[in-house]
Amino acid sequence: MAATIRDVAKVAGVGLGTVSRVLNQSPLVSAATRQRVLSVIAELRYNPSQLARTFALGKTLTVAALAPFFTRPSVVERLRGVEATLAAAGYHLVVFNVEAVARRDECLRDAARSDRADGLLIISLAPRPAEVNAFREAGLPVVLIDTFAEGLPGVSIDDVAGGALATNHLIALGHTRIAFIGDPQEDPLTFNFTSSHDRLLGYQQALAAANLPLPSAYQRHGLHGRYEARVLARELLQLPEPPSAIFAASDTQAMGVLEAARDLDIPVPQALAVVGFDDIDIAEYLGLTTVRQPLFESGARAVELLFLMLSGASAPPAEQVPVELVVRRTSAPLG
Amino acid sequence: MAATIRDVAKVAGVGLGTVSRVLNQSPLVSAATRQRVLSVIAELRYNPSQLARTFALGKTLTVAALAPFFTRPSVVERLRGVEATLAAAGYHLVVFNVEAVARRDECLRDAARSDRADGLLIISLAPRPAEVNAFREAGLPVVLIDTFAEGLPGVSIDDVAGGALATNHLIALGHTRIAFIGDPQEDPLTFNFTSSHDRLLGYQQALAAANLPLPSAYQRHGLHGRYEARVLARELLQLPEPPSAIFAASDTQAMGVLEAARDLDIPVPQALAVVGFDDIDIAEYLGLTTVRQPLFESGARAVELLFLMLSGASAPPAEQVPVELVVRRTSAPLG
DNA sequence: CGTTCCATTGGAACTAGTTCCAGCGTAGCA
DNA sequence: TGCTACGCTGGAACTAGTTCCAATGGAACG
Repeated sequence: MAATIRDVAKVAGVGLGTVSRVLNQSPLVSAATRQRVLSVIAELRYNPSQLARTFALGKTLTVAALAPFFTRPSVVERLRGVEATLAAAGYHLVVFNVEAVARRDECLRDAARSDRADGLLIISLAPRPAEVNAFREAGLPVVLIDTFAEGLPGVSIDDVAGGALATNHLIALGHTRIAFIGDPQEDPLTFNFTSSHDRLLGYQQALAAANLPLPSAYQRHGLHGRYEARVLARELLQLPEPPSAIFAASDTQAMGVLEAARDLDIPVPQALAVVGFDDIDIAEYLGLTTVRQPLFESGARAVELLFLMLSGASAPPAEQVPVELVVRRTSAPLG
Repeated sequence: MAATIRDVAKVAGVGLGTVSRVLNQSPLVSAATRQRVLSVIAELRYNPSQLARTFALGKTLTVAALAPFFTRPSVVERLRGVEATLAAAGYHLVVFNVEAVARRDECLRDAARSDRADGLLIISLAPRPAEVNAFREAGLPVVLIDTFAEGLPGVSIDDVAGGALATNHLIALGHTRIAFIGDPQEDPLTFNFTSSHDRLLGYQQALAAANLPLPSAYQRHGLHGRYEARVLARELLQLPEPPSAIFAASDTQAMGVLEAARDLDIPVPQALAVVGFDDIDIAEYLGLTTVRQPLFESGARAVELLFLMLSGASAPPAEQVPVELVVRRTSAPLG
């Protein structure tokens, strides 16, 4: 059996509290006593039970993060920011990968109920009002990343502006037939609050502002994935009057568009301009023009906000981080 | 203040043990009592403290996973397998992203000391004998993924055979000048046990078996990354007698090779064949010929082994999962 | 020498569950 | 009717820390 704090106290001939004080660097211990206790600790190879400690403290030093499809490069990069910031503060990160609606609901419910984490980060998933309420009642601090919910702090970008940024870039290049490919408009997993939706809005606003037509046939929606986007892009490119540019709501989907262009022997950017969103790692490799958002930083910042709440501050307001157009080889003036 | 099990017992007019029995589905409670307790639980909105439960049980229902650079697609895919299997069993996954030697050592030490996880998974990092010992002494079950260590169970592949598989494919296509690009031979992070090393071995064996020369200039090592591989590949391709084929120890590195070929206007596969390793998601997109290993399954299987150990079984032997050559568009008969 | 004060110390109480043993009541049986 | 057996129940003890209050002892000071 492993030694306990009581064993240490007995062997060192001191009280429980004294050992605890030594362990917690309390100044209320004389140097001599501290030395004696430390040597007994070494002698007994004592190491304090984290389990008991978290129990007594009522804190887990753990933060949970909920993400849909954590294999998506953008999500992974956000999680990296989260993990790095948590680790620096001695916190643990437990991750939940949500790939089905049932698990989404279950995870959110359990998170509110259980006390296995001191705080919760939710990535790209919007909690319902009832769920927000459950968090409040449970006193569980929550910070959102890449979504919104009434009354919850979060870190996100201005997706509307981002969508407009991409679209205006294409307009400035002389394109007039600009299509959009994004996530499904009705998604039970994300409760319909997708960044894709707002990016579509920005796209529509930019086109309207430029007095360009907005044919509904140019707006396609499909599951967030390369393959689905490839199918949608092929449909677009085989239209009687195909678009000369496609704005995809994510780099992953833009990759599908590039595949479709390859399938149909359509040269990019000569005959088709493609713009993505996120600037994931691979975008640079592919020479993809895209809208960059600070993924790592969004995770890091969200953790900072969470720490603020853990230290007793009331919920800070939702924050936005800036986006930026990165022009590469998949967009060029209309030839 | 949240209700405790004692509050429930008092209000329901039963004993502590009875409430606990109801919570744990013990059959030793009469239906009437169970009903009463359940209704009081609902009435008080009682939910049991996981913290206290964990403490009393001495189990955390949590597994820790250590991975170097968890942004690497292959690691993410393994983690997805890990998470899915853990979640199905009601376990939590806490991840540690190791990107520096200091953190590697710290994480391994802490993992052995702390009781914040019931088991540990180590991905692509070989623990030193002293560390293996610390795990044994701490009674912490450990399962390795993609590495080996004396006395620890693990899930891996036959990297030597995989390396030979890739190389023999190139030899069969008629190539005789075949180069290799892999991870550094001395890597403090992985304690020199890299899969890259064994893949190099397979490469060397295959070439030797075919009586082909093995110029050391054809074997290059650099940090695991696209950019580093691109630089190395460029060096190779600018050699007086450049290779006609390059085997990269990972798909990520193979991507760097493809970039280098593009930089130098060398057509793939006509003038240069490229073979990668892992078959990460993007490999198919790029048409990369590669050696596929079951990444998701390796994570899932490792968790199964860990559960076996948690249920009291002694450490099972290390296992190997099969690899398979996937021929795509980056390799062709020498023209 | 008595008093005050402060640094240091000891340990009971607390955190919220689980476990296990003793006890109780009733049913079954002789 | 008495005895046994068994289903159900109550609650003390336990998990291993932290916290806080009271106590102790010695120094400083009048």
